[in-house]
Amino acid sequence: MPRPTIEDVAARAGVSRALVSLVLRGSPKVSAGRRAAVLRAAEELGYSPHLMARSLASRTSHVLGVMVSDLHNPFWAEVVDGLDAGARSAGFELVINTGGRSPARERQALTGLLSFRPAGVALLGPVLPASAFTGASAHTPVVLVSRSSRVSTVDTVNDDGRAGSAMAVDHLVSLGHREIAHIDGGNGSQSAPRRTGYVTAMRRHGLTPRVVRGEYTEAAGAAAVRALLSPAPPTAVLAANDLNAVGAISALEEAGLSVPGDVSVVGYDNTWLAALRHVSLTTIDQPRAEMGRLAAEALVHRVRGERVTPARHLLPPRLVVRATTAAPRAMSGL
Amino acid sequence: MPRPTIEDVAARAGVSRALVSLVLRGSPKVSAGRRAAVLRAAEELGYSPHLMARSLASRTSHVLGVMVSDLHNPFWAEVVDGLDAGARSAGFELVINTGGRSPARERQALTGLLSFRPAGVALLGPVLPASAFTGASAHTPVVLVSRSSRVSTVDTVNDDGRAGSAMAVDHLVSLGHREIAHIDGGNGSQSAPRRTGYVTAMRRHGLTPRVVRGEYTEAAGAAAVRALLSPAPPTAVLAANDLNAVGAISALEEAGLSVPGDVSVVGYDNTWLAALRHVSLTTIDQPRAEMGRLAAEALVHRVRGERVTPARHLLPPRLVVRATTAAPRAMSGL
DNA sequence: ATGAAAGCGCTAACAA
DNA sequence: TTGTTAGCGCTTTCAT
Repeated sequence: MPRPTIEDVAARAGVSRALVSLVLRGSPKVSAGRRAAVLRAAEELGYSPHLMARSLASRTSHVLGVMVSDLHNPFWAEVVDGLDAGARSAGFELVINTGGRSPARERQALTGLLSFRPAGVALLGPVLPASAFTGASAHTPVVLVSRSSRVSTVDTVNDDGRAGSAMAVDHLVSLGHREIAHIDGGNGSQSAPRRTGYVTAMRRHGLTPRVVRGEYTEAAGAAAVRALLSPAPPTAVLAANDLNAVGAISALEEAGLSVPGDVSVVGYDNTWLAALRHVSLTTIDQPRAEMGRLAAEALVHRVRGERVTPARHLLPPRLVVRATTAAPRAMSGL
Repeated sequence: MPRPTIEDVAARAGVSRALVSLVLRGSPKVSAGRRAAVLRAAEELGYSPHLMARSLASRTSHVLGVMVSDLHNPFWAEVVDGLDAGARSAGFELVINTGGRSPARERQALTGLLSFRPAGVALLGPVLPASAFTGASAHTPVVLVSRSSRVSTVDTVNDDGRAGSAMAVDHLVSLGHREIAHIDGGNGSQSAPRRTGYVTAMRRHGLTPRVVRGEYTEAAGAAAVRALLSPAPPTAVLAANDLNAVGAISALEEAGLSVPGDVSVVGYDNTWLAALRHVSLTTIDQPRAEMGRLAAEALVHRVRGERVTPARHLLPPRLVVRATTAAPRAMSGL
């Protein structure tokens, strides 16, 4: 048994399709009697409008497509919260897709999203090549979160990764560390600026950078630490993100090194994982909900044609000191 | 500039709309020459079909709607992985929505999903009243994950929560515990069977159940522990889920109690959070990916009309012993 | 205030 | 093998 259509409602209420349409969209130019009849008929039939037929006919859409690169990383859940709030308050609805941190899968996800002809698309931490979304941005507003772009039809929302890494380095240096290693995010989104920020800050302090390639996962954090163990472990590690940091901590402890006693560890993101009292990770906070909200806003502005120049949000990160950083052993013994 | 339509492609390739449609859907009854021309035109225009116009015309859908109750709980990300794999291999695509653990929001999410007229809908850990989805299930196949239902038009995929809780209790009892408390999941999905399993197992061992109301969050775990501290803390706690367990552990440690030295803690779900070496939580494993796969399969079977009887998957949970459980202090002193 | 008619992008008979 | 025609469920002029 197919779902009831507007035609069914019209028939039951004894009016025309057009009238039902008006009532459903709250037009004031409908008599109270007819309005009541239509609403009752709709109610009785359990009618709910076919959103896509509607947007096909009206040539408009109130759907924002969201591609999440990695549903497992709590960071994105928190960004989605902000996006959801922003979209909702502007009368838009979210449709989410996931990319599994693979360019090919992300491409599919984006195509899938676009096939709904959404009003706009947000790509959260995409790793796909820029060409994949610049084309789309000609027809549909696109906003990138945690990834930069110079394409003028694409908006971006990022934290200042260079500044964030520098804050972490400065914090560690001020504690007395001089051997500070960095596990990077490989070809993950935003890993380049964070790496640059780290290297620059190290040089500024007259220290030698030591970067080991990683990924935004726990396993990569653990693997990277094993690589760092020889010839001699650093006294501090700036991880790619919180997840990565937790993996690094585990591997350090497995190797018989205590955190922060022997090695200090700093994460990045400040997700709930870092805040777990049991983890208490010193980390760099990104304003996650705010980033989501700004992404929604950027899209909505483009949709409404209120802006044609690219939005380039670069938000200031913030150091959050918790329990995984301390003065190096040699220093504390002084 | 609007996106190109099938009409644009047809014009550019010098053929009719219908022919383009045939080519795009891989019909064999098209000459090689025309096919090439059409594909080239589509390529040049960057054309991608309007999925909703397609499903409107064909009266079919290859979209599965997914309502995730809580995007922050890693459990669901792992279920979605399975769902995605299952859907993909059957030629379906996922559209995800989130409910924020609130009945009202979930209702909106479900309505939003249904307005796309998906082939089927999966509700992951819904807390909304059954009436909200029984109506929908008359028109659209519905599968519930981590929530039971007796409605014959609704399929369900659950782990055996009673058995899972019993396993946890048995494990703790075998270690020598007698004062075992349970933090429940409040009105969260599946909290009832887990609680029943706990109470039944406790009675079977001649022990007195002690249940404190909770929720599937870290904060609730911490709050529940504070309530458990007086008059005297138990020697073991079965938490509502992994997230909850981690909160409980933090609160215990804050109160000066060590885990598992003073108090043993068992989680539920076996998400990556529990597996983090830094957490090493003893927990009850649910086959998350498998549950997602089964949910997708249930939907696909209904869509294809291959089954009209309700699917009732009840999967066996499994005890995973890690580092948060040990014999109680009094025993180990013997 | 209400209805008739056209059309959104596409598929599915049916013709040719 | 290809084109023509009639919708799918809805909105939107344009009349009335």
